[in-house]
Order: sequence, then C-alpha cells, then structure tokens
Amino acid sequence: MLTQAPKGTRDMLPQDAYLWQWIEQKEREAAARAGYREIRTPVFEHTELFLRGVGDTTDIVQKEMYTFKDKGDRSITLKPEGTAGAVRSFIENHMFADTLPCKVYYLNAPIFRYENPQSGRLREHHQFGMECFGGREPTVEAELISTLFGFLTGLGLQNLRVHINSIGCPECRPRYHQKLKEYLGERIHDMCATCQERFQKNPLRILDCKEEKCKAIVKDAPLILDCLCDECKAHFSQLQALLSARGIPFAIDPHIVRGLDYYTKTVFEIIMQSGREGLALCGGGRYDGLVEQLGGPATHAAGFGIGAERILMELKNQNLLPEMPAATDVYVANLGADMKIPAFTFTQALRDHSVKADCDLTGRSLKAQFKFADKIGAKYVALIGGEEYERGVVKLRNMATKEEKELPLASAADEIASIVF
RNA sequence: GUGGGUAUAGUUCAGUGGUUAGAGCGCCAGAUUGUGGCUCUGGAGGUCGUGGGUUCGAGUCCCACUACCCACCCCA
Repeated sequence: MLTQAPKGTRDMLPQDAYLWQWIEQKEREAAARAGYREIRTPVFEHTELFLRGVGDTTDIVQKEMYTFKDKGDRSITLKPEGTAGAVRSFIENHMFADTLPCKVYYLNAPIFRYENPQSGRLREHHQFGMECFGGREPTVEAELISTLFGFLTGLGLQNLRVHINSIGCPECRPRYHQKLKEYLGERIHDMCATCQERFQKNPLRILDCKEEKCKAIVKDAPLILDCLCDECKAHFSQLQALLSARGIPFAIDPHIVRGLDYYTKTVFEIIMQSGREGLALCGGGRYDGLVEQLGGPATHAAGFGIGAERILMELKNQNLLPEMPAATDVYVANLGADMKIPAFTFTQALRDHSVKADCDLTGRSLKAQFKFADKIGAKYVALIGGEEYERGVVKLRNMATKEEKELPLASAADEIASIVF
C-alpha cells in the first residue's frame, strides 16, 4: 500500500518522460502557430464551478469527481475537465475587457476522474486543450479542428476520423426536445432507467444510449440537424465548407451529443480508427452560453481537450514514437585513485562546454567503467589515466569505431565539444 | 458502479497438496592486474500481493481485501 501508487495513476519514469517533453513541444508549436498562448490554471477549483459549468446531470459531476472539504470547510474538486477552469480565469481576470478574441491553450493539464481504469483510461490523465473566447464565426471551430488535425497528422498519425455535429442553441434545442419527446411518447417506458431520467433532464442524451432496446427505439427518431434554427443551420454548413476547403476529411455524426452540458451548436470528436477502435482521442465544441452562465458577460467561445495518454498510446500502436536520446555523450573514465579529481574537473569542464558528460560515481574498475559507458550509450569515452595525465593529454575513444586519439588536456574540452556537436 | 482474468526474484514466466521455491533476461564481479558489445565462470537478489481458513503439511485448495489487465457504463 505504502509503496503503491493510487489506483489509476502512473509514474512518468525517465523512459516515458522524454516522450512527454517531445509531445509537449509539438503541442506548443501547433498552438503557437495558430496564435494561442499558454494559460495555467489551478489543479483544483471550487466544486460549484463544475456543478454549474459542466452540468449537474452529467456522469462526470454525478459520479466521477474527486471532491473534498478543505480545512477551511470549502468544497474543493480536482479538475475533471479543462474548460471550466479556463472560463473561470477568463472571467476573474477580466480578459473579456481586452481585445477579443482571446485564444489560450493548456499543456497536458492533469485531469482527475474517479472511474474504473482500463486500456486508455486512468484516474489521473493529462489533456492538451485550446480555448477561444470572443469568436462567433464558424472559423473558430474550423481553426481548432485544423490545428488539431495538423498537429496529429504532423506526428505521423494515420486513419484519423473527424466527426462533427450540431446540437443547436437555446433557440432551437427546446423545439427539438419537444419533438423528440413527442416521437418517444409512450415508448419511453420501454427504455432503460437512465434514459427515463434523461427524458426529464436532458433528452438529447437519449440518442447517445448504448442499450440495444434504446438504440432500436431511437433509430428513427427525428434528428436535431433537421430542427436547427436558420442561424445554427447556416453556422453548421459554413463550418463544413471551411473544413472541406482545407481538405480535412470529416463525417457528420448526428449521434454525437457530448457528455458535458455546456455545448451549443458545434460538437466534434476525433476517433481512433486503429488499435482501440472507436475510442475518442479528442472532444470539443462551441459553448456560447458558458461564460455568461458562470457570471461573465455573454461571450462566444469554443474549444477542445485531447488526452495526451491516448495520443501516446495511438502513436505507440502505429510505431511512431521517437527513441530515447542517450543521457550522456562523453563518459569520462578514470584510472588510478589520484585521477579521480582530474576526471571530475574534466567532466565539469565538458559540461561547461554544453557537452552531456558523465563520470564514475561508484568506484568501478576501468573495465567496468567502459562497460557502463557502453550501456548508457555514450558515443565517446575520455580516459583520464595516470600515464596520459603526466604527459598532459586525454585519450579519447570513439566507442563505435574504436578509434583512439590523444588531445592536449588544456584544450581537450573545447575540442571534444566541437567533435560532439 | 457491474462483469471476466491475473498476482511467485529487478523483469518475463515455470513450479502434480509433500526435502532447502527454479529458469531466461537484467544486475554485480571475475576470465594474469590500462579498454565496452560476443563468450565462459561465479555471485547477489524471494515475508510466493495482504489477511484469514481447510489440512499432519499450502506457492499450490477455499474465502475476503487490495492492486493490475480487459470489457460494460461513461469519457480524453
């Protein structure tokens, strides 16, 4: 127990951490190219933020949040998604008063959900997300999807599917709800308990049910796409035109409704086609009402979150992960007890020249030092030996070619730096 | 929350209820004392997940708990 990480969490060990650095660099570049700037918000927020922001009928809020009282009797919740915190910050810091649109991204922020772990799902995972405030045009969604698609294909990922849908706005959705309820009518009593509850609180989510009996009933239900108001209809068709113009392959999936209540108009997902097929890599959409709902001025907004673990999982499936770079370029071996100080100072001199250098910390024999150098992938071994030291030279061995040459001690660090780089 | 599988060395795994629990890989050391990868030799390393129970005797059978893997629900 004591030496066991909590269920659903993982250590990022050195052999994984370089992948995170690598992917974070790619995320930064993609977001920066689109004019987004980084924002970092707290790992925890007041529970109320998620109740009002994410929606108290959602599974996330009802059963998946890490919620606790702090010592000041405040109800605190570990972030179960990225958008609410960004919106809170946008309002609290009066970013709405600056020039809009305001475009921000968060870099692999930790996200916590209490659910049963399985392939591609942890209790702590990390999301890269982008949020745009103050843009009413469908260009916003097109920009988000294009950036995301470019980022993912830039990593080499194949077989990505972009699914889009529109779930209307406060203008047209109530009309759709009415129509859906009329369609379902008495048949709602034949549906699962969850759907009967949804019928009252959030009829749209009935479309999302995976139960066979519910799917059968819902199969011929009216689609929200057929009930959109003129504005939503125009918005959705303009988005399609933008994506087509950019050459992004997308499919309209009228059954995407998303598990968070704040979405309006556009919702989208990017789905894995290989490996764990059908698992969502990314989800996002427009949430024009959220800023106002949380106490800010009415502000158009849209964004997405993408799971970093799932990206890495898919990259691994498609064999696209880079190899771990060697930690050390030059290993400094010492021979003889009185050579330990010269070896140490020479190692530091190499580091002063920005060379990744290492020396013995364990008191190994020369043979074992070479073996170690080989194991850590050092390209060169610099030997500080008594005999050479007396003559004022360092022996440099190329581990791949076995070539050895002597360099004057005084200029060796400088010369090695120019050889390594 | 529900269901299935698993838990033995650092790791991957063997191990009919019966001596002192094994192997491959990895780790450490050595093979005439100043040189890595290959080979050979030796060594270290285990409360057999935790706690109960059955039994003369449990790594092995039973129960509970915990964790991991997989699936459902849901989601990234």
